[in-house]
Amino acid sequence: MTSQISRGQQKHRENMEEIISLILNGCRLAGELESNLPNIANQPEMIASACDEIINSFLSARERLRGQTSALFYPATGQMPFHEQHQQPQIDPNLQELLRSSVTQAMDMIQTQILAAQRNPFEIGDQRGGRELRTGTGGGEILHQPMDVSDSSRGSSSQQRNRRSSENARTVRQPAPRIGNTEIPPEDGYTWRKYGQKEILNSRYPRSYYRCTHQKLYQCPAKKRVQRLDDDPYTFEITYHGDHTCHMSLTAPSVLPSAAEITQEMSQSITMQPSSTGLGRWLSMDVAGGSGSSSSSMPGAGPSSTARYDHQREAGGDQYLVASLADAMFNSGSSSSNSMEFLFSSSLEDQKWQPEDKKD
DNA sequence: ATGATTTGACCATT
DNA sequence: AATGGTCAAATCAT
Repeated sequence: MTSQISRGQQKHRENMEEIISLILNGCRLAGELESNLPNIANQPEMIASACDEIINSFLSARERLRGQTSALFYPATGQMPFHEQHQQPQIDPNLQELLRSSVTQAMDMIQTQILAAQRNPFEIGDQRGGRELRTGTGGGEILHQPMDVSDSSRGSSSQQRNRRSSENARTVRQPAPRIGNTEIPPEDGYTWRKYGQKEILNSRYPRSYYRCTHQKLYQCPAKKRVQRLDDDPYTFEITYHGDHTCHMSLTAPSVLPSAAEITQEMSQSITMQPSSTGLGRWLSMDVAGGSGSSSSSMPGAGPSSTARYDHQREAGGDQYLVASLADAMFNSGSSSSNSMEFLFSSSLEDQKWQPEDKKD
């Protein structure tokens, strides 16, 4: 069959997709707030922010369902039941929403990772290309089975290099974006190009293979594998291989801090500002005073056409982080295209992941 | 037209 | 032989 969908349908579909995302987002936020309450009990501002997020998510969904797509954030009717009225007149409402989403996501990352770090070290540094074996319902534990790959001197076919080379392999987990396309792994600041997808034994979801977009131009060897967890499809397990060399020529650090590091720093900066609403602060700092950190505006030189991180860390850790996150999240948001399949098929949990019914 | 994604085939490793 | 990782042609998106 020709799977051609008319533009109108696609528009509508995308709109519904966003609405559903908003609703799911709200549900999830509520659940997370519940489970994270003990951790942030001493941070009323944070709790308030979380509440706002939940409310706003549902409000946005409702407004959109009623066709008021223009009222993205606070409805013009003034039905804003919470006290949060720090108006920031210079910020576009649309931008506000985007930023809110980013905050939400950031919070999610922080909280999820803080929680995870309490039980397990979050970042699993497996030096060899470890193979993860998961036991269906092990409670989300990964069993890394380091295997001896030291030989790597075998066929040496001209086509395929030894893929189990002992490059650095870092595995992290990240929550799926709840805004936009939840199929797409969260942005990590680099641009990736997908080069493969594979069904994995004993996994419900396929594994996706990405390489750095600049591999061709700059011989950047960085790769990543992305796998949705069986027992928590909202969490990605991402394994990075190789370091980026694509932006060596820039002022940017050659290697970004890992997601876990970023989150760690962020959580620190938040806990260190008990009263001054951590989340809101970084945003207003970054947006209102956006002159300082130019996150993605740069002359098109070298890999910069798509490379994004030219921040100078020394300028101010917080700004760096904010810019990174905002940038990353803007990106993931904009690249959403078709997540309906996931959203809908999540109810058909028994089946394996199928992007869409396959043409016969 | 160009670049990204999809997907079946190929290959290395176990 | 089974499995996972990569290639590359076809397809899609911009």
